Amino acid sequence: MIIISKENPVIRLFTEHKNRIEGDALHQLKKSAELPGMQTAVGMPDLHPGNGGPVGAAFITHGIFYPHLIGSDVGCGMGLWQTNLRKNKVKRDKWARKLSGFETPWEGDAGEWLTGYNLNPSQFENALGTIGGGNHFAELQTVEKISDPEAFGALGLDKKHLMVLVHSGSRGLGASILRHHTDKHGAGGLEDNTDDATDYLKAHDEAIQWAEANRALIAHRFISALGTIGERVLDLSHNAVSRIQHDGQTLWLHRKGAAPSDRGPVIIPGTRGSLTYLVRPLKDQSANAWSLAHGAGRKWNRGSVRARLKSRYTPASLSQTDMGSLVICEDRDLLYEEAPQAYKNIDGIIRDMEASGLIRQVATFRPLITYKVRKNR
DNA sequence: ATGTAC
Repeated sequence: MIIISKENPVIRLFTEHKNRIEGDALHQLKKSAELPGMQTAVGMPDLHPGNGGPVGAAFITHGIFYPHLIGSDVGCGMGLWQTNLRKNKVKRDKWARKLSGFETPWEGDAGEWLTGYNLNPSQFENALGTIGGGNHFAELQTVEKISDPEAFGALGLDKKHLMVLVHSGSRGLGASILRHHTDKHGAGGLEDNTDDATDYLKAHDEAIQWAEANRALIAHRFISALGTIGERVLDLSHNAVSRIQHDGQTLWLHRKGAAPSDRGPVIIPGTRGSLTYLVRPLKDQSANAWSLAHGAGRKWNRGSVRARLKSRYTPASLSQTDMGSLVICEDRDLLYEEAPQAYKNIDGIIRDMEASGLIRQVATFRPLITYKVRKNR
């Protein structure tokens, strides 16, 4: 852990290798830390530049909170399902052909699905059960290695079964919520107990639920397409603001691309061509604002990846990874933007958090099929 | 990251 600033506000970087962190990302972290009411800003080892603030960061404020630090994909997160498919009966290519249509509206009753999550129908039902773009995906995985059998078993996990990991968010709903805020307040915050704060938090909490319902429906569509059933193991949002009590104060904990580490085990995917880690947070999580890295984090910005890789990689070569997995991504631009080479090495991200005393490993998972998108945008 | 506008 590297201390950037000892007080007013506290700024900590949870890496053992500062050169892992881009200068722009650190600058964004420091800039965001200057906002009024800021007490603590922490950067995770996957810290990288973002839109309204850095991604891979958590911020603690008093008396005011900042929607632009959460970003537009309110509720975005990771969900893990255990399926009834067995590791000894993998039919990778046959299964890949069965996976399609996760970018078009679900054939079922989306309004009824939302009711199961205590949500009323909104104007975004057509997007429910769709993965979206960018770094979102749904991925079939096998268990690679178990390092903490007790924690692994306590989640009901079985190494013989295949898993589905879903990374998606609140689609247009979250975007509309941030737009509504920034149209009036820009990058300004919302003070405690104001009407605008109450309205934002109500919409925010609904988007958190909507995103969870969305991941569940994506998993349902994915698992059904493979002709089997599955059970949710865990689901955590890495874009959210929460009210917390700490040292007798009521504070706001903002997470942007930062997984919560106060709700049990956490799933941290690497790239589509690397392992996913299941980890167990260790006891005291206050220094890191009860937050962990949410993935590998970008190394190269989206716009620069194609130029860097086009001479060495064809779209067909990027559709198979070094791990032997398939990537279903029929949007060529996205296939390059999301290439594993554009991301940091997840093993180093995990090692950083172990070295900082934040986590222990529980298990790793190996990708088999990653579904991103079938159609061109 | 998004739906929409360019």
